[in-house]
Amino acid sequence: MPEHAISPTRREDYPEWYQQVVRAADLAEQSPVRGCMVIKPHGYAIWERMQGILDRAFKATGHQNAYFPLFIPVSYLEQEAKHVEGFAKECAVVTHHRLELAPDGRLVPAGKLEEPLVVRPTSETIIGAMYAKWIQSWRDLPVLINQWANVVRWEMRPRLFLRTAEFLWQEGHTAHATAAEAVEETLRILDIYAAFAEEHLAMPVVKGPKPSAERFPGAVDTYSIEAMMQDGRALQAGTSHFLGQNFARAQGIKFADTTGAEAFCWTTSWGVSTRLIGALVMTHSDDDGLVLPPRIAPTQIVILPIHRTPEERAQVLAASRQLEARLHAERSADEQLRVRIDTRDMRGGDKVWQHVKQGVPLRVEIGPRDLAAGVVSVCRRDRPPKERVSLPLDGFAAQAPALLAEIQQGLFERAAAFRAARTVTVDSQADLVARFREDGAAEAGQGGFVRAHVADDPAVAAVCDPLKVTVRCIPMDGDDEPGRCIITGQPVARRSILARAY
RNA sequence: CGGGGCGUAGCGCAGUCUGGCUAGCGCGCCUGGUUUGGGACCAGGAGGUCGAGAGUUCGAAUCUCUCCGCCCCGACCA
Repeated sequence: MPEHAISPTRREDYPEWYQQVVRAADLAEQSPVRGCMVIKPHGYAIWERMQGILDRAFKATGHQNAYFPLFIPVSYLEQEAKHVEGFAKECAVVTHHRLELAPDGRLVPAGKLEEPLVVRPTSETIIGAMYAKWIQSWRDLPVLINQWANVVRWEMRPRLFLRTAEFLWQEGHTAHATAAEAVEETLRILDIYAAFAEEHLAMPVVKGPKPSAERFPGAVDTYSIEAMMQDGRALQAGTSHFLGQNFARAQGIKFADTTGAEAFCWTTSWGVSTRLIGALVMTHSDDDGLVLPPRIAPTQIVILPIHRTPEERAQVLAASRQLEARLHAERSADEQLRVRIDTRDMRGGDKVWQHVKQGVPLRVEIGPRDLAAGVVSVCRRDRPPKERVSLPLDGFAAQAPALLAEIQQGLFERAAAFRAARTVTVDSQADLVARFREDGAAEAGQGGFVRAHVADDPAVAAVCDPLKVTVRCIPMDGDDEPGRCIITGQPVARRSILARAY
């Protein structure tokens, strides 16, 4: 038997390891259409967990869900100059609406559309057009709407979950009477994203505004949460944009204020996508497959009955069901425990490894010997796969929430320690260059996050581009030590995070 | 879109340079048996238009051309 369930290991070939984990965990696979993916039940179950948690957070802050169309008239996209520039080249365009059977048996597009339709790459334009109709008075504000949808961006280099032509996401779009209120909304959502990443995904993130070059097309300010993957690269895990009045002006989103004067709204937009699943994989998984933090895991505890004879089977299954019922009565992080008994008729070893590869946080084995001793055998996914401890059956259910919480906490701490070990503060251009010169991203101590004073200036990109490094964001919760840009010498208020990114 | 690598059974591969029996191997799958606290063993079996198309040839997985897809690196991005 190989030493690990996943081959190659992270160290041997990180990108290939990622793909193998996705496959071994049965999360998704390639579709016949280039760049698209089939999200399989286990992958989709994780997405549903994410949806449920975020949706509650959005509703709790006054947002409502709605749905806007997939197709956007090309003319809508033309309204905001920078937005056009940013998205035009990656749009999928529908030009026909009918297929006809040709003599050779092929179906050919027939009815040409008057105006081509863009498959939404994001919905600012179509939603803005509706807001322009809906909003008339200050009494109509704020408008706080979210939609769960799919979007299409015709990417050149797709990668399962991380960058696909079609992906699922939520996009929030809000309109406000004042700039301050819109900025507050932008930051409120950023906080929701950061809390979600850290508390549920056990994924430490850095949050902060992006430099102008990294801004969303048409935004005044873009804020992001940035996570570090196990190869030291950064991954943007969520964004929240303060759009100022740019879209409002372009689309005529106006209202009469309390004095009766006409004013443009201040708008925001924000989103997270199925990319978070990729982030989850690359944050916690190991050379045996996926590792899921308990709070996001669709199944937190799997009970594995072990038996040979029909009598043993009956006995063990009864005990399993009883344990399941007791576990269901327990709560962890304000939710009922998610437990499954795996009674499938297959070899025990195969079954165990399947759950290892799928990242189930706790495996509980119950066999005749356990029953006789009044214990269960418990394996934790954050420990080596063969490590097992016997715990008294009686107290186990009551103990389970604490065990899950401990795993959750441990995963967060491990990720935070990893990030800390690969984050360095740098105070000269030479040190920055030295840090990224070698392409040793997988090597310990290389790559990672660099904290440095840099100005929002094209000269910075000139130095970073050859290193394949970008300024990820300017952390908001770090220290506010002012300094001078290590490249241009301009004074800057605090350090930024620089890294190679996905 | 540029550079590199690769497409042979569900997965991983050999065979391709040097064209020639019925296209192989490991894992997986199905059946039967022996097993059973661990990704087992024995026996039997199913499964492939060798990425697609065209060409050269008596004969193509193998040679030529075109196309498609995947992966890595670059430009672009959530």
